[in-house]
Amino acid sequence: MTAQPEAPIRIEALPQHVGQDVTVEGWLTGVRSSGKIAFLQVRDGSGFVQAVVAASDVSESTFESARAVDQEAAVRIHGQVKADERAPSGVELTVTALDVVASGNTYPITPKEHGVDFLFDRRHLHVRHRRPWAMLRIRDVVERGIHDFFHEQGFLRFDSPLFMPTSVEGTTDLFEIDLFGEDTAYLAQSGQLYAEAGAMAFGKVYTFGPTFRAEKSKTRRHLLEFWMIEPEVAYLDHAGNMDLAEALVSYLAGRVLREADAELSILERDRTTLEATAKGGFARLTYAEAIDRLNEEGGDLALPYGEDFGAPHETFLGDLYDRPVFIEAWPTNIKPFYMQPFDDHPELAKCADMIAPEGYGEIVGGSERIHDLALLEARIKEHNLPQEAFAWYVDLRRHGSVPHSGFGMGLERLLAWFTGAKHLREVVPFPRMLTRMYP
RNA sequence: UCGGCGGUAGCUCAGUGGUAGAGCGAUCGGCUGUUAACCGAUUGGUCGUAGGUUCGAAUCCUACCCGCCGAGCCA
Repeated sequence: MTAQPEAPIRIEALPQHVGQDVTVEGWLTGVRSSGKIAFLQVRDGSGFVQAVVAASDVSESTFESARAVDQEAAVRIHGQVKADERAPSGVELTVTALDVVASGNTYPITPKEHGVDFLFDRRHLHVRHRRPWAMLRIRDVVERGIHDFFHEQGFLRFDSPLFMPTSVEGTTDLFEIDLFGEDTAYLAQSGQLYAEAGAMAFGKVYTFGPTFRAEKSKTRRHLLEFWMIEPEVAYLDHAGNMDLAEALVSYLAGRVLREADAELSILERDRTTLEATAKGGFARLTYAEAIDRLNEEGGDLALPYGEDFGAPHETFLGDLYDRPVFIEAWPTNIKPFYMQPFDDHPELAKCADMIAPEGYGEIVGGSERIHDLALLEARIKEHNLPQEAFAWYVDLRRHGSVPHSGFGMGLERLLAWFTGAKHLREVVPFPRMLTRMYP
Protein backbone atom coordinates (compact mmCIF):
# COMPACT_ATOMS: atom_id res chain seq x y z
CA MET A 1 0.00 0.00 0.00
CA THR A 2 1.61 3.18 -1.21
CA ALA A 3 0.72 6.43 0.49
CA GLN A 4 -1.39 8.33 -2.04
CA PRO A 5 -3.40 11.03 -0.32
CA GLU A 6 -5.02 12.65 -3.39
CA ALA A 7 -8.64 11.88 -4.23
CA PRO A 8 -9.12 9.41 -7.09
CA ILE A 9 -9.45 10.83 -10.58
CA ARG A 10 -12.23 9.61 -12.84
CA ILE A 11 -11.00 8.07 -16.07
CA GLU A 12 -12.93 10.55 -18.22
CA ALA A 13 -10.85 13.35 -16.64
CA LEU A 14 -7.44 11.72 -17.18
CA PRO A 15 -6.59 13.69 -20.37
CA GLN A 16 -6.51 16.81 -18.17
CA HIS A 17 -3.90 15.22 -15.89
CA VAL A 18 -1.17 14.21 -18.34
CA GLY A 19 2.18 13.98 -16.58
CA GLN A 20 0.64 13.82 -13.10
CA ASP A 21 0.58 11.00 -10.56
CA VAL A 22 -3.00 9.92 -9.96
CA THR A 23 -5.15 7.27 -8.34
CA VAL A 24 -7.87 5.49 -10.29
CA GLU A 25 -10.46 3.26 -8.64
CA GLY A 26 -12.18 0.76 -10.87
CA TRP A 27 -12.43 -2.73 -12.28
CA LEU A 28 -10.58 -4.72 -14.93
CA THR A 29 -12.34 -5.57 -18.16
CA GLY A 30 -9.40 -7.66 -19.20
CA VAL A 31 -5.77 -8.49 -18.57
CA ARG A 32 -2.92 -9.40 -20.94
CA SER A 33 0.53 -10.14 -19.71
CA SER A 34 3.87 -11.36 -20.86
CA GLY A 35 6.92 -12.20 -18.79
CA LYS A 36 7.95 -8.64 -18.09
CA ILE A 37 4.97 -6.42 -18.91
CA ALA A 38 1.23 -6.53 -18.16
CA PHE A 39 -1.64 -4.57 -19.68
CA LEU A 40 -4.67 -3.97 -17.49
CA GLN A 41 -7.85 -2.74 -19.16
CA VAL A 42 -9.51 -0.55 -16.55
CA ARG A 43 -13.02 0.87 -16.34
CA ASP A 44 -14.45 3.02 -13.57
CA GLY A 45 -17.89 3.82 -14.97
CA SER A 46 -16.82 7.11 -16.50
CA GLY A 47 -14.62 5.62 -19.20
CA PHE A 48 -11.94 3.13 -20.12
CA VAL A 49 -8.15 3.32 -19.91
CA GLN A 50 -5.23 0.94 -20.25
CA ALA A 51 -2.84 0.65 -17.34
CA VAL A 52 0.67 -0.61 -18.16
CA VAL A 53 2.69 -2.46 -15.55
CA ALA A 54 6.34 -2.94 -16.49
CA ALA A 55 8.41 -5.32 -14.35
CA SER A 56 11.29 -2.87 -14.43
CA ASP A 57 9.18 -0.03 -12.94
CA VAL A 58 7.53 -1.73 -9.97
CA SER A 59 8.34 -4.06 -7.12
CA GLU A 60 8.41 -7.78 -7.76
CA SER A 61 5.30 -8.30 -5.64
CA THR A 62 3.39 -5.59 -7.50
CA PHE A 63 4.27 -7.16 -10.82
CA GLU A 64 3.25 -10.59 -9.59
CA SER A 65 -0.12 -9.26 -8.42
CA ALA A 66 -0.60 -7.50 -11.78
CA ARG A 67 -0.05 -10.83 -13.54
CA ALA A 68 -2.41 -12.62 -11.17
CA VAL A 69 -5.43 -10.28 -11.37
CA ASP A 70 -8.42 -11.53 -13.30
CA GLN A 71 -11.30 -10.08 -15.30
CA GLU A 72 -13.61 -7.83 -13.20
CA ALA A 73 -11.14 -7.72 -10.31
CA ALA A 74 -11.66 -4.47 -8.40
CA VAL A 75 -8.45 -2.47 -8.31
CA ARG A 76 -7.07 0.80 -6.99
CA ILE A 77 -4.29 1.92 -9.29
CA HIS A 78 -1.62 4.49 -8.67
CA GLY A 79 0.34 5.69 -11.64
CA GLN A 80 1.37 8.43 -13.98
CA VAL A 81 -0.85 9.66 -16.80
CA LYS A 82 0.95 9.50 -20.15
CA ALA A 83 -0.21 10.69 -23.52
CA ASP A 84 0.03 7.81 -25.98
CA GLU A 85 -1.16 7.82 -29.57
CA ARG A 86 -1.74 4.06 -29.47
CA ALA A 87 -4.46 4.53 -26.83
CA PRO A 88 -8.06 5.08 -28.04
CA SER A 89 -8.63 7.82 -25.45
CA GLY A 90 -5.17 9.31 -26.03
CA VAL A 91 -3.84 8.50 -22.56
CA GLU A 92 -2.45 5.54 -20.66
CA LEU A 93 -1.56 4.94 -17.07
CA THR A 94 1.98 3.86 -16.18
CA VAL A 95 1.44 1.93 -12.98
CA THR A 96 3.56 2.54 -9.91
CA ALA A 97 1.44 0.68 -7.38
CA LEU A 98 -1.58 -1.60 -7.47
CA ASP A 99 -4.09 -2.54 -4.77
CA VAL A 100 -6.32 -5.47 -5.56
CA VAL A 101 -9.55 -4.68 -3.72
CA ALA A 102 -11.40 -7.85 -4.73
CA SER A 103 -11.03 -10.75 -7.14
CA GLY A 104 -13.24 -11.09 -10.19
CA ASN A 105 -13.55 -14.73 -9.17
CA THR A 106 -14.04 -16.39 -12.60
CA TYR A 107 -16.24 -13.71 -14.10
CA PRO A 108 -18.78 -15.40 -16.38
CA ILE A 109 -19.13 -12.85 -19.19
CA THR A 110 -15.90 -13.48 -21.04
CA PRO A 111 -14.70 -11.22 -23.87
CA LYS A 112 -16.21 -13.51 -26.50
CA GLU A 113 -19.57 -13.85 -28.17
CA HIS A 114 -22.57 -14.63 -26.00
CA GLY A 115 -26.24 -15.22 -26.66
CA VAL A 116 -28.99 -12.82 -25.66
CA ASP A 117 -30.41 -15.17 -23.02
CA PHE A 118 -27.05 -15.75 -21.37
CA LEU A 119 -26.35 -12.02 -21.14
CA PHE A 120 -29.79 -11.01 -19.88
CA ASP A 121 -29.78 -13.79 -17.26
CA ARG A 122 -26.72 -11.93 -16.01
CA ARG A 123 -27.96 -8.41 -16.69
CA HIS A 124 -26.76 -7.35 -13.22
CA LEU A 125 -23.22 -7.95 -14.54
CA HIS A 126 -23.89 -7.20 -18.19
CA VAL A 127 -24.56 -3.51 -17.46
CA ARG A 128 -20.84 -3.20 -16.70
CA HIS A 129 -19.93 -3.85 -20.33
CA ARG A 130 -19.18 -1.37 -23.10
CA ARG A 131 -22.30 -1.70 -25.20
CA PRO A 132 -24.85 -1.54 -22.35
CA TRP A 133 -22.72 1.18 -20.80
CA ALA A 134 -22.99 3.32 -23.95
CA MET A 135 -26.72 2.61 -24.32
CA LEU A 136 -27.54 3.52 -20.74
CA ARG A 137 -25.38 6.64 -20.82
CA ILE A 138 -27.37 7.82 -23.83
CA ARG A 139 -30.57 7.02 -21.95
CA ASP A 140 -29.37 9.34 -19.20
CA VAL A 141 -28.52 12.10 -21.69
CA VAL A 142 -32.00 11.85 -23.20
CA GLU A 143 -33.76 11.77 -19.83
CA ARG A 144 -31.95 14.90 -18.69
CA GLY A 145 -32.62 16.48 -22.09
CA ILE A 146 -36.34 15.89 -21.70
CA HIS A 147 -36.45 17.60 -18.32
CA ASP A 148 -34.33 20.50 -19.57
CA PHE A 149 -36.44 20.97 -22.71
CA PHE A 150 -39.71 21.16 -20.84
CA HIS A 151 -38.44 23.29 -18.00
CA GLU A 152 -36.86 25.76 -20.42
CA GLN A 153 -40.31 26.11 -22.00
CA GLY A 154 -42.11 26.74 -18.73
CA PHE A 155 -43.56 23.26 -18.18
CA LEU A 156 -44.17 21.76 -14.77
CA ARG A 157 -43.46 18.10 -14.14
CA PHE A 158 -46.73 16.60 -12.98
CA ASP A 159 -46.58 13.01 -11.73
CA SER A 160 -49.50 10.75 -12.57
CA PRO A 161 -50.55 7.75 -10.48
CA LEU A 162 -49.41 4.22 -11.33
CA PHE A 163 -52.48 2.54 -9.83
CA MET A 164 -55.51 3.29 -11.95
CA PRO A 165 -59.21 2.57 -11.49
CA THR A 166 -59.65 1.70 -15.17
CA SER A 167 -58.13 1.81 -18.62
CA VAL A 168 -57.46 5.16 -20.24
CA GLU A 169 -58.36 3.94 -23.69
CA GLY A 170 -60.71 1.16 -22.67
CA THR A 171 -59.13 -1.37 -25.00
CA THR A 172 -55.60 -2.30 -24.10
CA ASP A 173 -54.93 -5.24 -21.82
CA LEU A 174 -54.05 -4.10 -18.34
CA PHE A 175 -52.27 -5.72 -15.43
CA GLU A 176 -54.75 -6.32 -12.64
CA ILE A 177 -53.84 -5.69 -9.03
CA ASP A 178 -55.94 -7.34 -6.34
CA LEU A 179 -56.50 -4.91 -3.47
CA PHE A 180 -56.87 -7.31 -0.54
CA GLY A 181 -59.90 -8.94 -2.16
CA GLU A 182 -61.91 -5.73 -1.72
CA ASP A 183 -61.28 -4.02 -5.04
CA THR A 184 -59.31 -4.23 -8.26
CA ALA A 185 -56.82 -1.69 -9.52
CA TYR A 186 -54.82 -1.64 -12.73
CA LEU A 187 -51.27 -0.63 -13.51
CA ALA A 188 -51.17 2.58 -15.52
CA GLN A 189 -50.83 2.35 -19.29
CA SER A 190 -50.92 6.15 -19.62
CA GLY A 191 -50.94 9.21 -17.39
CA GLN A 192 -52.64 11.36 -20.00
CA LEU A 193 -56.02 11.85 -18.36
CA TYR A 194 -54.36 13.05 -15.18
CA ALA A 195 -52.02 15.27 -17.18
CA GLU A 196 -55.11 16.94 -18.65
CA ALA A 197 -56.20 17.86 -15.13
CA GLY A 198 -52.67 19.19 -14.59
CA ALA A 199 -52.80 21.29 -17.76
CA MET A 200 -55.90 23.06 -16.47
CA ALA A 201 -54.10 23.77 -13.20
CA PHE A 202 -50.61 24.69 -14.44
CA GLY A 203 -51.07 25.46 -18.13
CA LYS A 204 -48.20 23.30 -19.35
CA VAL A 205 -47.30 20.01 -17.70
CA TYR A 206 -45.54 16.79 -18.57
CA THR A 207 -45.47 13.38 -16.97
CA PHE A 208 -42.43 11.13 -17.03
CA GLY A 209 -42.91 7.70 -15.59
CA PRO A 210 -43.26 3.98 -16.13
CA THR A 211 -46.27 2.53 -17.91
CA PHE A 212 -47.45 -1.05 -18.25
CA ARG A 213 -49.06 -2.97 -21.08
CA ALA A 214 -50.30 -6.51 -20.64
CA GLU A 215 -49.99 -7.28 -24.34
CA LYS A 216 -48.54 -10.64 -25.26
CA SER A 217 -46.23 -9.02 -27.77
CA LYS A 218 -42.93 -10.74 -28.31
CA THR A 219 -41.14 -8.43 -30.70
CA ARG A 220 -38.14 -6.13 -30.53
CA ARG A 221 -40.51 -3.15 -30.23
CA HIS A 222 -42.36 -4.25 -27.08
CA LEU A 223 -41.81 -4.35 -23.34
CA LEU A 224 -44.28 -5.03 -20.54
CA GLU A 225 -42.92 -2.04 -18.66
CA PHE A 226 -41.64 1.07 -20.39
CA TRP A 227 -41.27 4.78 -19.74
CA MET A 228 -43.42 7.38 -21.33
CA ILE A 229 -43.31 11.16 -21.50
CA GLU A 230 -46.68 12.88 -21.84
CA PRO A 231 -46.86 16.66 -22.16
CA GLU A 232 -50.30 18.26 -21.99
CA VAL A 233 -50.88 21.95 -22.79
CA ALA A 234 -53.93 24.14 -22.27
CA TYR A 235 -54.97 26.35 -25.19
CA LEU A 236 -52.68 24.40 -27.56
CA ASP A 237 -54.21 23.20 -30.83
CA HIS A 238 -53.41 20.24 -33.06
CA ALA A 239 -50.86 22.05 -35.24
CA GLY A 240 -49.09 23.49 -32.19
CA ASN A 241 -49.01 20.02 -30.70
CA MET A 242 -47.09 18.67 -33.69
CA ASP A 243 -44.74 21.66 -33.49
CA LEU A 244 -44.06 20.80 -29.85
CA ALA A 245 -43.38 17.12 -30.58
CA GLU A 246 -41.06 18.04 -33.43
CA ALA A 247 -39.21 20.57 -31.28
CA LEU A 248 -38.73 17.98 -28.54
CA VAL A 249 -37.47 15.17 -30.76
CA SER A 250 -35.13 17.39 -32.79
CA TYR A 251 -33.77 18.94 -29.57
CA LEU A 252 -33.06 15.49 -28.13
CA ALA A 253 -31.35 14.28 -31.32
CA GLY A 254 -29.09 17.34 -31.26
CA ARG A 255 -28.32 16.85 -27.62
CA VAL A 256 -27.31 13.21 -28.08
CA LEU A 257 -25.08 14.15 -31.03
CA ARG A 258 -23.36 16.80 -28.90
CA GLU A 259 -23.15 15.02 -25.54
CA ALA A 260 -22.85 11.33 -26.46
CA ASP A 261 -20.48 11.30 -29.40
CA ALA A 262 -18.16 8.73 -27.81
CA GLU A 263 -21.11 6.50 -26.89
CA LEU A 264 -22.48 6.63 -30.45
CA SER A 265 -19.02 5.63 -31.68
CA ILE A 266 -18.87 2.66 -29.32
CA LEU A 267 -22.24 1.58 -30.72
CA GLU A 268 -20.99 2.25 -34.27
CA ARG A 269 -24.18 4.23 -34.80
CA ASP A 270 -24.64 5.82 -38.21
CA ARG A 271 -25.54 9.45 -37.42
CA THR A 272 -27.31 10.32 -40.69
CA THR A 273 -30.91 10.28 -39.46
CA LEU A 274 -29.99 11.90 -36.14
CA GLU A 275 -28.28 14.80 -37.89
CA ALA A 276 -31.26 15.30 -40.19
CA THR A 277 -33.64 15.06 -37.24
CA ALA A 278 -31.77 17.69 -35.25
CA LYS A 279 -32.57 20.20 -38.01
CA GLY A 280 -36.35 19.76 -37.60
CA GLY A 281 -38.61 20.20 -40.62
CA PHE A 282 -40.45 16.86 -40.28
CA ALA A 283 -42.80 15.95 -43.12
CA ARG A 284 -46.51 15.88 -42.30
CA LEU A 285 -48.73 13.47 -44.22
CA THR A 286 -52.43 13.11 -43.67
CA TYR A 287 -53.72 9.62 -43.10
CA ALA A 288 -55.37 9.80 -46.54
CA GLU A 289 -52.07 10.79 -48.17
CA ALA A 290 -50.29 7.99 -46.35
CA ILE A 291 -52.85 5.47 -47.62
CA ASP A 292 -52.29 6.79 -51.17
CA ARG A 293 -48.52 6.38 -50.83
CA LEU A 294 -48.98 2.84 -49.57
CA ASN A 295 -51.30 1.96 -52.42
CA GLU A 296 -49.15 3.59 -55.10
CA GLU A 297 -45.67 2.55 -53.94
CA GLY A 298 -46.14 0.02 -51.17
CA GLY A 299 -46.73 -3.11 -53.27
CA ASP A 300 -48.06 -5.78 -50.90
CA LEU A 301 -48.66 -3.11 -48.29
CA ALA A 302 -51.67 -1.71 -50.16
CA LEU A 303 -54.41 -0.94 -47.65
CA PRO A 304 -58.06 0.13 -48.01
CA TYR A 305 -58.95 3.56 -46.61
CA GLY A 306 -60.12 3.22 -43.03
CA GLU A 307 -57.71 0.47 -41.93
CA ASP A 308 -55.13 0.93 -39.20
CA PHE A 309 -51.44 0.49 -40.03
CA GLY A 310 -49.39 -2.52 -39.01
CA ALA A 311 -45.69 -2.52 -38.26
CA PRO A 312 -44.66 -3.07 -41.92
CA HIS A 313 -46.74 -0.05 -43.01
CA GLU A 314 -45.07 2.14 -40.41
CA THR A 315 -41.66 0.93 -41.53
CA PHE A 316 -42.44 1.72 -45.15
CA LEU A 317 -43.70 5.22 -44.36
CA GLY A 318 -40.81 5.90 -41.99
CA ASP A 319 -38.31 4.90 -44.66
CA LEU A 320 -39.67 7.49 -47.08
CA TYR A 321 -37.80 10.19 -45.10
CA ASP A 322 -34.44 10.75 -43.43
CA ARG A 323 -36.12 12.06 -40.27
CA PRO A 324 -39.41 11.37 -38.49
CA VAL A 325 -42.70 11.88 -40.31
CA PHE A 326 -46.12 12.82 -38.91
CA ILE A 327 -49.22 10.96 -40.02
CA GLU A 328 -52.17 13.18 -39.04
CA ALA A 329 -55.95 13.34 -39.37
CA TRP A 330 -56.88 9.71 -38.83
CA PRO A 331 -60.45 8.40 -39.03
CA THR A 332 -61.98 8.88 -35.59
CA ASN A 333 -63.33 5.33 -35.45
CA ILE A 334 -59.86 3.75 -35.30
CA LYS A 335 -58.61 6.20 -32.66
CA PRO A 336 -59.34 6.61 -28.91
CA PHE A 337 -62.51 8.26 -27.61
CA TYR A 338 -60.96 11.49 -26.34
CA MET A 339 -59.66 12.93 -29.62
CA GLN A 340 -61.12 16.17 -30.94
CA PRO A 341 -62.62 15.90 -34.45
CA PHE A 342 -62.01 18.49 -37.16
CA ASP A 343 -64.83 21.07 -37.33
CA ASP A 344 -65.28 20.66 -41.09
CA HIS A 345 -64.55 16.92 -41.11
CA PRO A 346 -66.08 15.36 -37.99
CA GLU A 347 -65.10 11.88 -39.22
CA LEU A 348 -61.40 12.81 -38.84
CA ALA A 349 -59.54 13.29 -35.57
CA LYS A 350 -57.08 16.12 -34.84
CA CYS A 351 -54.35 13.66 -34.04
CA ALA A 352 -50.89 12.73 -35.27
CA ASP A 353 -48.50 9.81 -34.93
CA MET A 354 -44.79 10.41 -35.37
CA ILE A 355 -43.06 7.54 -37.17
CA ALA A 356 -39.30 7.14 -36.75
CA PRO A 357 -37.09 6.28 -39.70
CA GLU A 358 -35.16 3.01 -40.01
CA GLY A 359 -38.03 0.77 -38.96
CA TYR A 360 -38.31 1.88 -35.34
CA GLY A 361 -42.02 2.54 -35.67
CA GLU A 362 -44.28 4.94 -33.86
CA ILE A 363 -42.44 6.99 -31.26
CA VAL A 364 -45.05 9.68 -30.58
CA GLY A 365 -48.83 9.62 -30.61
CA GLY A 366 -50.84 12.70 -29.76
CA SER A 367 -53.96 14.74 -30.34
CA GLU A 368 -56.06 17.71 -29.48
CA ARG A 369 -58.51 16.54 -26.79
CA ILE A 370 -62.25 16.91 -26.77
CA HIS A 371 -63.10 19.94 -24.61
CA ASP A 372 -66.87 19.95 -25.18
CA LEU A 373 -68.81 18.30 -22.37
CA ALA A 374 -71.65 16.87 -24.46
CA LEU A 375 -69.36 15.45 -27.14
CA LEU A 376 -67.10 13.78 -24.59
CA GLU A 377 -70.06 12.21 -22.79
CA ALA A 378 -71.37 10.91 -26.11
CA ARG A 379 -68.01 9.38 -27.01
CA ILE A 380 -67.70 7.63 -23.67
CA LYS A 381 -71.10 6.05 -24.27
CA GLU A 382 -70.26 5.06 -27.85
CA HIS A 383 -67.12 3.32 -26.63
CA ASN A 384 -69.00 1.55 -23.81
CA LEU A 385 -66.66 2.93 -21.17
CA PRO A 386 -67.58 2.92 -17.46
CA GLN A 387 -69.04 6.37 -16.83
CA GLU A 388 -68.37 6.39 -13.08
CA ALA A 389 -64.63 5.88 -13.59
CA PHE A 390 -64.47 8.79 -16.02
CA ALA A 391 -66.74 11.13 -14.01
CA TRP A 392 -63.83 13.28 -12.79
CA TYR A 393 -62.38 13.45 -16.30
CA VAL A 394 -65.72 14.58 -17.70
CA ASP A 395 -66.01 17.08 -14.85
CA LEU A 396 -62.93 18.89 -16.20
CA ARG A 397 -65.16 19.94 -19.16
CA ARG A 398 -67.68 21.49 -16.79
CA HIS A 399 -65.36 24.08 -15.24
CA GLY A 400 -63.58 26.42 -17.61
CA SER A 401 -62.91 23.87 -20.32
CA VAL A 402 -60.55 25.00 -23.07
CA PRO A 403 -59.05 23.36 -26.15
CA HIS A 404 -55.89 21.52 -25.18
CA SER A 405 -53.49 19.05 -26.68
CA GLY A 406 -50.76 16.63 -25.76
CA PHE A 407 -48.89 13.56 -26.81
CA GLY A 408 -47.16 10.50 -25.48
CA MET A 409 -43.59 9.65 -26.39
CA GLY A 410 -42.19 6.19 -25.76
CA LEU A 411 -38.74 6.65 -24.26
CA GLU A 412 -37.41 3.23 -25.23
CA ARG A 413 -38.63 3.45 -28.83
CA LEU A 414 -36.90 6.80 -29.18
CA LEU A 415 -33.72 5.48 -27.56
CA ALA A 416 -33.69 2.32 -29.66
CA TRP A 417 -33.76 4.49 -32.77
CA PHE A 418 -31.16 6.95 -31.47
CA THR A 419 -28.75 4.17 -30.48
CA GLY A 420 -29.52 1.77 -33.33
CA ALA A 421 -30.50 -0.92 -30.82
CA LYS A 422 -31.83 -4.13 -32.30
CA HIS A 423 -34.28 -4.57 -29.44
CA LEU A 424 -35.89 -2.27 -26.84
CA ARG A 425 -34.46 -4.43 -24.05
CA GLU A 426 -31.01 -3.05 -24.84
CA VAL A 427 -31.90 0.50 -23.74
CA VAL A 428 -33.36 -0.43 -20.32
CA PRO A 429 -31.21 -1.42 -17.33
CA PHE A 430 -33.49 -4.29 -16.36
CA PRO A 431 -36.08 -4.91 -19.09
CA ARG A 432 -39.39 -6.53 -18.28
CA MET A 433 -40.85 -8.84 -20.89
CA LEU A 434 -43.11 -11.87 -21.08
CA THR A 435 -40.08 -14.11 -20.86
CA ARG A 436 -37.89 -11.90 -18.70
CA MET A 437 -38.53 -11.11 -15.03
CA TYR A 438 -35.08 -12.03 -13.70
CA PRO A 439 -32.88 -10.45 -12.52
C1' U B 1 -53.18 -16.94 -29.42
C1' C B 2 -50.89 -18.11 -34.31
C1' G B 3 -46.50 -18.91 -37.70
C1' G B 4 -41.09 -19.77 -38.59
C1' C B 5 -36.41 -21.19 -36.29
C1' G B 6 -33.73 -23.27 -32.33
C1' G B 7 -32.08 -26.19 -27.39
C1' U B 8 -24.92 -30.67 -27.81
C1' A B 9 -18.78 -28.76 -22.60
C1' G B 10 -18.92 -22.64 -18.33
C1' C B 11 -19.62 -19.68 -23.47
C1' U B 12 -20.20 -19.73 -29.09
C1' C B 13 -21.02 -23.62 -32.22
C1' A B 14 -19.90 -28.22 -35.62
C1' G B 15 -21.65 -33.12 -35.74
C1' U B 16 -28.21 -36.14 -40.32
C1' G B 17 -28.02 -43.96 -37.90
C1' G B 18 -22.00 -46.75 -36.06
C1' U B 19 -16.17 -44.72 -30.19
C1' A B 20 -18.93 -37.07 -28.13
C1' G B 21 -15.85 -32.74 -31.36
C1' A B 22 -13.52 -27.56 -32.20
C1' G B 23 -12.52 -22.57 -30.72
C1' C B 24 -12.84 -19.62 -26.47
C1' G B 25 -12.92 -19.72 -20.96
C1' A B 26 -10.66 -21.83 -16.51
C1' U B 27 -5.82 -23.99 -14.40
C1' C B 28 -0.29 -24.36 -15.10
C1' G B 29 4.04 -22.75 -17.90
C1' G B 30 6.50 -19.25 -21.74
C1' C B 31 6.91 -14.33 -23.90
C1' U B 32 8.68 -6.19 -22.63
C1' G B 33 3.68 -2.96 -26.51
C1' U B 34 -0.72 -6.10 -26.16
C1' U B 35 -5.88 -4.22 -28.29
C1' A B 36 -11.28 -10.55 -28.66
C1' A B 37 -2.80 -10.82 -27.94
C1' C B 38 0.07 -15.13 -29.04
C1' C B 39 2.58 -20.29 -28.08
C1' G B 40 2.53 -25.21 -25.24
C1' A B 41 0.06 -28.44 -21.71
C1' U B 42 -4.14 -29.73 -18.53
C1' U B 43 -9.40 -29.56 -17.58
C1' G B 44 -14.12 -30.04 -19.49
C1' G B 45 -20.71 -33.69 -21.42
C1' U B 46 -27.88 -36.30 -18.04
C1' C B 47 -26.67 -34.04 -26.46
C1' G B 48 -33.96 -29.64 -23.31
C1' U B 49 -37.62 -33.66 -20.93
C1' A B 50 -40.46 -38.20 -21.45
C1' G B 51 -41.70 -42.15 -24.47
C1' G B 52 -41.11 -44.90 -29.17
C1' U B 53 -38.51 -47.16 -33.79
C1' U B 54 -33.69 -49.76 -34.38
C1' C B 55 -28.60 -54.68 -33.33
C1' G B 56 -27.28 -49.51 -32.44
C1' A B 57 -30.21 -42.68 -31.70
C1' A B 58 -27.33 -36.14 -30.50
C1' U B 59 -29.11 -37.83 -35.43
C1' C B 60 -35.52 -40.93 -37.21
C1' C B 61 -40.92 -40.64 -34.96
C1' U B 62 -44.59 -38.68 -31.07
C1' A B 63 -45.80 -35.53 -27.05
C1' C B 64 -44.36 -31.82 -23.83
C1' C B 65 -41.09 -27.82 -21.78
C1' C B 66 -38.05 -23.58 -22.66
C1' G B 67 -36.00 -19.72 -25.75
C1' C B 68 -35.40 -16.55 -30.24
C1' C B 69 -37.74 -13.93 -34.40
C1' G B 70 -42.23 -12.33 -36.49
C1' A B 71 -47.92 -11.48 -36.81
C1' G B 72 -51.99 -9.37 -34.14
C1' C B 73 -52.00 -5.17 -30.45
C1' C B 74 -49.40 -1.08 -29.27
C1' A B 75 -45.20 3.22 -27.42
